[in-house]
Amino acid sequence: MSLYPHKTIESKWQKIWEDKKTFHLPDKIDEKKPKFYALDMFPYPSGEGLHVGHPEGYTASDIVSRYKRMKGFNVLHPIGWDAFGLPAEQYAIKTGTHPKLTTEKNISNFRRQLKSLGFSYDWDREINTTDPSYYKWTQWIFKLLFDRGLAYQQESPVWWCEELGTTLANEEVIDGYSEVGNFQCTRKPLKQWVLKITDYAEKLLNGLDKLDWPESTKEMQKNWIGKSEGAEIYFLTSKSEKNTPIDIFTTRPDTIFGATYLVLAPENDLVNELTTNTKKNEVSKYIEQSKRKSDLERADLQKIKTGVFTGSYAINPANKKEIPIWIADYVLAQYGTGAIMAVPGEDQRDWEFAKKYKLPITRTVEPPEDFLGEAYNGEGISINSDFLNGLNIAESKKKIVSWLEENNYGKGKINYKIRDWLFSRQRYWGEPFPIIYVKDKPKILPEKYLPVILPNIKNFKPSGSPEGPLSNAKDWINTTDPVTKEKAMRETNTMPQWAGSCWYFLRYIDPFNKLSLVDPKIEKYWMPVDLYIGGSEHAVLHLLYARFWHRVLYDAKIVSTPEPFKKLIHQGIILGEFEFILYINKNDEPVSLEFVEKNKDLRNNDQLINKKITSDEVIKKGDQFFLKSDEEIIVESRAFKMSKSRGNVINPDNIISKYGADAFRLYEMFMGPLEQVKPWNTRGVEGTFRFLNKVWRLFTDNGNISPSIKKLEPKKLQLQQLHVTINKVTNDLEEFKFNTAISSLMEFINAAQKWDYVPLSIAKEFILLLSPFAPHLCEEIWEILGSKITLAYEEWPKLDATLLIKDSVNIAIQINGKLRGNIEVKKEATKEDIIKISKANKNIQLNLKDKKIEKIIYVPNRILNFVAK
RNA sequence: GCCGGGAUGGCGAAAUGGUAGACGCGCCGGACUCAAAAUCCGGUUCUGGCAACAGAGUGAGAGUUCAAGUCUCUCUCCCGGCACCA
Repeated sequence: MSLYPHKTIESKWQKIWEDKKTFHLPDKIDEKKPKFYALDMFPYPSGEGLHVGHPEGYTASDIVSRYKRMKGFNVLHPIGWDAFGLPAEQYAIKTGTHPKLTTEKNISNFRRQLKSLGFSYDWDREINTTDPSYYKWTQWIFKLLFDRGLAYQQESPVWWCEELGTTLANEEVIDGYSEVGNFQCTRKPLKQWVLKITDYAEKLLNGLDKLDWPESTKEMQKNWIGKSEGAEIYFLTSKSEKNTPIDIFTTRPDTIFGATYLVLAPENDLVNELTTNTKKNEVSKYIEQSKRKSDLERADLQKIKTGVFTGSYAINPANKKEIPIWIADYVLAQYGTGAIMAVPGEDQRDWEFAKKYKLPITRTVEPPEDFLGEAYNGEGISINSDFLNGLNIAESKKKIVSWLEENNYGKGKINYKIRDWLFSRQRYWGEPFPIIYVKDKPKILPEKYLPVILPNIKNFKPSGSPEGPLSNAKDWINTTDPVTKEKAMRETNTMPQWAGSCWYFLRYIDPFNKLSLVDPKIEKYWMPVDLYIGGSEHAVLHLLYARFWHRVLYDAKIVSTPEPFKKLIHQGIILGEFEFILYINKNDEPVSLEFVEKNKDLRNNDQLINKKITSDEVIKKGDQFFLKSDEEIIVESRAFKMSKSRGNVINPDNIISKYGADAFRLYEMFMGPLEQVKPWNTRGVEGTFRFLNKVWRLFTDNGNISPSIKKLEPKKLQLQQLHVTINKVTNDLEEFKFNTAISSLMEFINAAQKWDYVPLSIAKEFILLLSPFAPHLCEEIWEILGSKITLAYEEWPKLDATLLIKDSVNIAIQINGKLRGNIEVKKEATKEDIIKISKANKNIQLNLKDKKIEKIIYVPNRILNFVAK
């Protein structure tokens, strides 16, 4: 029996969809119809091409889009390219190829691959962040931010990556190494563009509540914003010349009576003033030391706290006691005021520091009697705290804050962890800023001079300075102020890659608008995005930045919704195939997994070799796999992240050419829940491919309609089977449970295969149900079944709920909750009927022997449980 | 350390508190074939039994319930994130 001709079918329908613009959404749509905006996180077109992870989310959104069209929605389902970015530029540095060329080449490969998967994108809305007609509006939004006072320049220590030749935002640096490329970074004081995302901290935090997003992502954003409520308290210094008060921030103002010393971050501006002459040497030495420590070291050494006494004292405003002022790098300069009041009785860090330097410790909250720890930060009653004594924490806080405010010693304050967003990069391949410098003063260009076009250059090498490669483009840099005609210089930094992706979903709505970013009328119809699918690696960066920009656009009345993405789903990553790994030492002897750590033998530190073995060579005992030939040896069994170095990367092109896009799409959705991390298994694709072949054989015969399809009235059983499937597939699609939807389609085919014929009407409805998942095959069969071209806008099969009710039901009979038998009864059967029938059952009788029935529980259509002793 | 999510056959998984393992992969047996592939039919959680059936079983332990993979508590391990944020 031959396999179905997926290659011919798929290229035929891809061509028809393209030629007929099947999925093109016209500019004028019937706005009375409901809308559905299904958005994918647009890809960065890398040189590697798609990997199997990309199509996972894209297939899901495509299935939903196709389903919604059939449900009568106007569906906006666009795609584009996030094409500015580092890899193309680094490739340019290496080879001299202009990033524009690399980008174009990569895009056409990505486009080819996406088209080969049969996604129903409206290709006429394709956008590209590197296109001047696109980035004109990215610049325009920057201008908006600038005009609203949300973009400013600041000279401050920023992360500088020598290897990449650029600064990076805090969130792009992990433990002192760049997220891209993993290069070491250092802090450098530089003048940079910064966006005031902190002004929006509260709005961004509150906005999360209403979003239908994964809880984990909302939580991550909350933590990132890091709101904490407390107080700012001013401590007057004693024996200091100027007597500038020290501002500290605390979330526990109620513990002020236990503040036995103050600590300033080494970077705090007051350090100099506070250091007494005798302490100058020691202090400057300490500051030098902590400057030299990278953040990585500071984090590594987090348990061992160091510090130095300034020689000065402050007055605790609550008890008027004189307390010493210290400097320590466990206090962060960037958070709060860069200074704290230390309450060692209530804070573990302060406790450790106080112990080390023998500073006094006073408890201000009564710990429970059995408390054995050091600092106590639990609930309790205030002690040693004068007028706060006897109050609980919440009451104490309230009372002390009003006391501080009355006496001008401080005030209630809310602090956020989030810092302003470092927005400039010393790169070439990014959006130029619409900024010129006239007499060294930055000036924003008026709208009519946008876009500022990225000049063509030949030398992409980082200049090693904050100027960036654009500083080589002398003709471009030297310009005149178009308004005053004065001599001017252009900004040589460019925007970070996040810029273009902060608002691209708005441009899809109105991609060719020359007059505005988006026409408000159309924007109002389409926004917000109804379904946004993309990886969880963007949980804070992209998703927070995009929300920030959107919120600013909302405040500026450019867009109609405060939040851009109503529902968000993260597809789980697809790992490589499941592997069994045997570790072997240099004598070629197997080493059991229990002795292995990081490819080394824990017993003698020998380097070990990985050897892939097959499932035939292992045996499972308990929850571990052992070597069959030596059952003492535990074998590692797991799936690894796909990576070039591991050699377990699956290329979708190969899968598609062997099994077709439909089988590929179906498999990716059948693997398991969309959100879940799951290992790839090429055998699984064979399974979905087999299923599609079954469908093909059942419905067609040599490219014609199969003789087993008959224009006859369907039998009741056939209709029931169909409607069970309609019900399941529809419900599952509404809940994005693609895997179980596919199971029920398979169950239908398994049943239909056993029928003596398939009524044409049923065949057609089934094809419609399958079509969002396997669109090419279904279009072909739809045509063969004699219907007009394209089923993309056919009405989704309607459920007849009366057909879900079966004539007879299977009842499980339990005795004390244990299954003892099954009976089949008419659906009208009463509890009494069922009890009678079950009591007649041999096995039930046997199990009820010598027992007294105490209670009978009946769950209609499901279970009868005898409770007996 | 803190936050979030998990743990179910050889594997991916399914299961409104109500028959655990649907569907698929793999494997075993059979049919077709000169043979193989493809296809079709049957079986497949483990243990005992020819079978009927019985016992055990959803990471571990306790609890609630007529009934727990599902609810509650304690613990272990895995994945993701954050981490001196006062």
